[in-house]
Amino acid sequence: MALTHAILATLARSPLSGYDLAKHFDQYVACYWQASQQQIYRELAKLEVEGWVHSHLEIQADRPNKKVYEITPLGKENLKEWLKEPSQPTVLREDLLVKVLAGYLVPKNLIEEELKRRQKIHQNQLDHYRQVEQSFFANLRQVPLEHQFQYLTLKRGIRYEADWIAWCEEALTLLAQFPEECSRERAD
Amino acid sequence: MALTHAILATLARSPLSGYDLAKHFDQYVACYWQASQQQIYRELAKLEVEGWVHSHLEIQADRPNKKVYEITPLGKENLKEWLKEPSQPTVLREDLLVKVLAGYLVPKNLIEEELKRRQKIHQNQLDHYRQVEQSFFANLRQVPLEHQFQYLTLKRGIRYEADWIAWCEEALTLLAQFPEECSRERAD
DNA sequence: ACGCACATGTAAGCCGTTACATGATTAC
DNA sequence: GTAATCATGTAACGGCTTACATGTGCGT
Repeated sequence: MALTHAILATLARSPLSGYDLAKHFDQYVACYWQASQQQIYRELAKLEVEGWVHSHLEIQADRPNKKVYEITPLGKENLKEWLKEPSQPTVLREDLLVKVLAGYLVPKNLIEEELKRRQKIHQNQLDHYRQVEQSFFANLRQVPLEHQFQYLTLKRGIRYEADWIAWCEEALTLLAQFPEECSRERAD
Repeated sequence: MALTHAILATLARSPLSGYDLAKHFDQYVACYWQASQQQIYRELAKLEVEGWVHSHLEIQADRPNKKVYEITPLGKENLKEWLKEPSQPTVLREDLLVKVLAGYLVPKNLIEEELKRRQKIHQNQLDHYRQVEQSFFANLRQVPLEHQFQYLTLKRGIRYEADWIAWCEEALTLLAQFPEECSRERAD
C-alpha cells in the first residue's frame, strides 16, 4: 500500500498537521495521488503506532490547536527502502471510456456533450498546474533539490491533463464523421 | 460502481463466458478498465440476480463446458440510463510519482533505472495497441459502428501510453541536469 | 508425468468512500 | 446569528486484491 508512503514522502519534506496534509495533497499531490481527509487521518494514526511518524500538539492562540506530524528516522528508513522497490503502473478505471465504448447505444450528441464537459474539467486542472509551474518553478535551477523532484511530478500532471484534452478533441473530430444512425433506437 | 457497466457494455456487443470476458478485458478494455477474473465472476453472479444478464451452459466436447452470459433487455435499459449520467475523472494513484517526489533521498541512478524500466513497460503496451489498431481498424469507415466507438477507446490507450513514454524521456533529461548531491546520505 | 490453457468459483482482509459527529474562530 | 474555514476524528459499508480450491483436456 502506498498511501503510507505518499504521506511519508510528504512529511519528509516538512512536518504538517493532518488538515494541512490534506490541503497539500489536494493542491500538489492530486495529480498522482488522491486521498481524502478521512484516509489521511486514519493513516497518520496507524503510522504513529508503527513509529514512523510522531506528533506533538501545537497550541494556537487564534485557531483550534493542531497535531503536527513529523517523520521519524525509522519512518525515513522505511521510506528509503520502499523507494528501492520497483513499482507497477496503476490500474486504470475510467468511466468515461466505458461510456464511449457503449456510445453507439445513445444519441451521438449525448456523448459529444460529455466529451466537451470532460475536456473543460481537464482544461481547468491544466490551467491550475501551469499557474503552480509559473509561481514556483520559474527558474528551476535556483530552487532546492526537493522542489526540483517535485517539478518532475508536476510535469507529469501537466502532460496528463494536456493529453486528455487532446484526446477529447480527437474523439470529437472522429465522432463528427460517424454516421448519425447511432441516435436511432432499435427494438430489442 | 462501474465494473457492472463495463461488463454490461461488453456483453452488449456479444455474449461471452466469464473466462472469455476476463480475456477480452485484458486485451481490449485494460486501457481504461482493469478487472480480475475473480471480480468478473462475482459481478456476473450479481448481475444475473438483478436480471440484467442471463446465462446458459454451453456444452463443449473438447474442453470444459462454459457458462455464456447474455445481456437482457432490462440490462440494456439499465446500461443506457447509466450512459446518460455524467462521469467524473478517475482518482489517480501512481506509485512511481510518489517515488519521484522522494527521489532526492536515494542515489540518482535508482530513479533513472526505475524510469527506464517504466518507459519500457509503456512502450510494450503501446506496441500492442498499435498492432490492434493495424489489425482491426485499418479502414475505419468499413467497420461496424460498435467498432468505431471502440476505436475511440483504443485511441485513448495509445495516447496514454505514448504520453507516459514522453514524460519518462523528459524526466530523464531533466534528471540528468540535477546535481549529483542527491546520492549522498545525510545524517538524520 | 508434467505443465499449460481452459473454466469456475470461495474466503479473508484491506482499503477507500460516504456519512456522521464535534467544536472553535472569523467574517458578514 | 449564520455561514465558512480551521481542525480532528468515528463508523458502516462495499469493492478490490490476494490467496486458495477444484477440475478438464491437450501437447510433449
